[in-house]
Amino acid sequence: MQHSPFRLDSQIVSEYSHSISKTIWIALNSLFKQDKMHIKLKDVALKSGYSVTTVSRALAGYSDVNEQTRLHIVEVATRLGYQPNLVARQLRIRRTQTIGLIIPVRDQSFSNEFFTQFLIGIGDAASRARYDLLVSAQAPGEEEMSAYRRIVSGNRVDGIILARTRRNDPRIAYLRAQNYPFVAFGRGAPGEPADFPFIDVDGQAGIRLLVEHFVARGHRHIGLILPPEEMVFTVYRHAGYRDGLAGAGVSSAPAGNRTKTRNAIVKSDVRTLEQRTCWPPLRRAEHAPRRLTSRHDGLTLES
Amino acid sequence: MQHSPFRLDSQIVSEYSHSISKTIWIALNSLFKQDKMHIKLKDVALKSGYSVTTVSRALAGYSDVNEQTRLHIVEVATRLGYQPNLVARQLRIRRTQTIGLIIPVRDQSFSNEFFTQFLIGIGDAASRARYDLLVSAQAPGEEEMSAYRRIVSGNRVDGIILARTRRNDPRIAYLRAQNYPFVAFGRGAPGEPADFPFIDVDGQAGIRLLVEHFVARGHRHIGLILPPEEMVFTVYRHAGYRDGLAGAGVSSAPAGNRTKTRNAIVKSDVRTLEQRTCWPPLRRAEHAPRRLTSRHDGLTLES
DNA sequence: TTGTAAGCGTTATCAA
DNA sequence: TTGATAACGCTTACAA
Repeated sequence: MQHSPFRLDSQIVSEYSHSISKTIWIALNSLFKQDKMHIKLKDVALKSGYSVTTVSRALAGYSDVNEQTRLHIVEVATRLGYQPNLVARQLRIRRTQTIGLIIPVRDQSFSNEFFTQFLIGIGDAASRARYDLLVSAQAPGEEEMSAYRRIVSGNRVDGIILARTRRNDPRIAYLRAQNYPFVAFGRGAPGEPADFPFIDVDGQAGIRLLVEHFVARGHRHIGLILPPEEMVFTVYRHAGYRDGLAGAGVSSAPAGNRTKTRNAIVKSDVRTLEQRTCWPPLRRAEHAPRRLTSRHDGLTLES
Repeated sequence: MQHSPFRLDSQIVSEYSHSISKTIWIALNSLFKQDKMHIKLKDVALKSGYSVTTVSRALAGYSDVNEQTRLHIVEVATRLGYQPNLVARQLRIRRTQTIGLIIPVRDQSFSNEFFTQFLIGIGDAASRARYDLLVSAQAPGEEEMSAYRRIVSGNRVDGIILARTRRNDPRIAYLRAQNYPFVAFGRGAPGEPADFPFIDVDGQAGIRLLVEHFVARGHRHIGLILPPEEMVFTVYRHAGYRDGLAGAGVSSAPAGNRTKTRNAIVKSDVRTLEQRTCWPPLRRAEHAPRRLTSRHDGLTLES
């Protein structure tokens, strides 16, 4: 390894980012005090000569307001630069139009590209429905649970997305006990109750296919690198691995004999996307399953 | 390249994640309706026999409430599992205790590890102060601007963090026009006004050091891979590159002759972290600069 | 078609 | 040390 003062390692990046973000937070903190004067419904009402009620309904596009009136009110509102105070609206309609996502963090990192994409995907779907995303990144443990508690009981979000189910997941237990709307990405561990809303891919079948692929090419020593067994998908992947080996009459490789199959693992998930499981069952049209076909030298999703 | 049905590429990961997240959103959407019955201040007041006012103050830890009373109220509140409705509080105190972070997305990805770490870092600092993070990932453009507008004018956040300043940045122009609290990570482009709050590293010095390092080792053809010039830090890095070459009496490499220096670039930022710039100036103690020293074969930050 | 008034769950003011 | 009462800015019965 070349000794260079410029070499990069992930710890450096981590400390760098943390240092920067900490400084930014401090700087931002000192700016909060400002009291922003905002145009409110009342102001529009005063300027336009109508009541707050009418203005509210005109802007909301209700049909029971005169077209002339509506145009006038809209004109005044845009001229004044009116924007509704969402917090007030939230309080009134008892919906926050926000969903919570608490990303499980390991080793100061999301550990892979997945959560990045996941975040973008969820954010995208949400913002189409004018929903916002409340994000928190927490390592599994007490801090994480209190993040859940705060968000849930503080009524900050309408629902929560829970990623990477764990064995005897305390988060699921909590959300169920609170009867709080949530959807998990990942099913329950074998033997545990599975009657909560979730989406999952069939990682067991995926890994089995993968092992069969290697076996078909003549390999007999096939290793598998797995994340901690605490995570449920690990259990299923492991099972798929044993399925594949057993089916081929091959015994498990000794512990020391490992192949790095990380990429293939994710890819195998993709391969089995079609066999996606969820509960409660969604109508097929709703969750828009995609067919998988071979294209180029990889698999591609088709709608 | 080996043709395997299990090969992974980033487009697959992207479509995979999007498919999953879309399904999750749909599933979650169908659960929103539920009306969660929550314990409120009034309930605690009724059970404890005190008024809403007193309960509120007891729970907030005000000094003007009898110790006996406080203990009793706290006891009742915890027994009932009371948690304040944060939205109501937000409306009343006119603070959302939330900060906004709109991550600029390119090519369906954050493009590097940085934003991941950044997100964790900010989230960490924020949650210590009981702040939450409203995150949106948007590609530069109109959608991005409307995300800013919605968040800003809807009063959803107390302040915004703006990452990766661009030349003639419309986001900065907007936030300044609205007089909205924000801090940028990245300074203004050369020649542009720089009187907005920002934090930045000295990328120009960093790249210069890097070039000098190569030159000292006898290299004469040194290339530099740069992100689009639209981003301000690119401009400074480019300048640092020219500085380094000019100082060594070496002319720029022809366009075709490139070395991949991505990692080194980030590392050079770390190296110059100490020369961090910001405006308005923070007191030294506040932004807790860290000294850089050589450790192992890389640079490490020390507090 | 429009307006009055109540209320969402807090915190803050002021009087008791 | 406590409690009425009035906001915060919006939506929505209900009445006019």
